[in-house]
Amino acid sequence: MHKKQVVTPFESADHLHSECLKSAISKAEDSCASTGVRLTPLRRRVLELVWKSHEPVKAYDVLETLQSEKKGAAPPTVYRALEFLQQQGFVHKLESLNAYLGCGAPGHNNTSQFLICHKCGVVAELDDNEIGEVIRGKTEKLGFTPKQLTIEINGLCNQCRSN
Amino acid sequence: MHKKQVVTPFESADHLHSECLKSAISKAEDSCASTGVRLTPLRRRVLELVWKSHEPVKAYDVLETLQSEKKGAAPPTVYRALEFLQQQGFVHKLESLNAYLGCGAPGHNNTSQFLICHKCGVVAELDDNEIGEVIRGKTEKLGFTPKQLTIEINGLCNQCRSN
DNA sequence: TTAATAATGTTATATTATAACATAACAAAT
DNA sequence: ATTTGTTATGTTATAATATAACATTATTAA
Repeated sequence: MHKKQVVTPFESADHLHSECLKSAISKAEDSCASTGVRLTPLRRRVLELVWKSHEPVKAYDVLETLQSEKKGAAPPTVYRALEFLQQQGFVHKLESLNAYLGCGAPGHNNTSQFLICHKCGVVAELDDNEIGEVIRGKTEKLGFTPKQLTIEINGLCNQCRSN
Repeated sequence: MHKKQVVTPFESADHLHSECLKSAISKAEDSCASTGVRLTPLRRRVLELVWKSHEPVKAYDVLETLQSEKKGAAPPTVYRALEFLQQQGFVHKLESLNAYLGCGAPGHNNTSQFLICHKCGVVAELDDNEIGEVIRGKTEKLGFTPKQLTIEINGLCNQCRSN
């Protein structure tokens, strides 16, 4: 039996990020086309900036880039686009970091979990159904109707633990 | 079989909050005495203010009260006290609300879950071991070592759903 | 083409949080 | 009881995050 995959699958040597980015944009385009909402140039650009890496991105970093590209961008410019992208499920907000992350599996991620390494800052997205189901089941038994789960797990990734 | 308890057990008619508050302070005192850290008057006062109700409390609301009681309080006054209280496990921070809540079970809550009703604002703290264990197990299998879980479930409480 | 709607621009400000350094209170050891 | 190191608090300033409110422009659909 070989060792389990590291928590940061995207950092593998053969990860071609340009493809990864393209795929994310393409999925967003398809999704918008099919639901009839508009992925405007601005929204698309913000999505690209969030997907610039697999690291969480700050709203004001996105803003800074936008401003450098074309004058007139202001906080609402970014926050509105991010809100839209969240609603569409294209990006997640990490509440414990006040930062945003491209969604790795748009379409089927009602309940994502995020593993955040507090040493190197890497974040992995999990989409474990069991975790979601346990929470759903337990809370519904209490008469609560869950809508939006925020599950963020701070700790040490495999790499950092070994070093 | 009778109906399961509502998500807001503390709002029952016979809830005498003064006792509740006293108990929280008392537990904090005991804990500090046994671990040798100092529950100073300021820290105790901030703890009281967080425990003023079972609702999440904002840092700047605490600050406002402190300022009304005695001049000289500033943001660091509050944030330092809150940080201390969190470290001791006396209060929780709700990341998705940027607000603080008294911990209902100091001592045995490595993994609390919070049910947040987005209609009435009520928050219930759960300490479900299974939820914590599932998350712990799954993430450890991935080579991740969890330290701090943030589990916040936004939705509708029993009351609000029925109304 | 017009009217309605949606998106963006723009200015201002609200909210949340920390940095940095000074002073005071306390604890432990002489 | 005094010094010394440590912890806590005071103080000023500012950083970082986010929204309100209203004006303008672009898009859609009648």
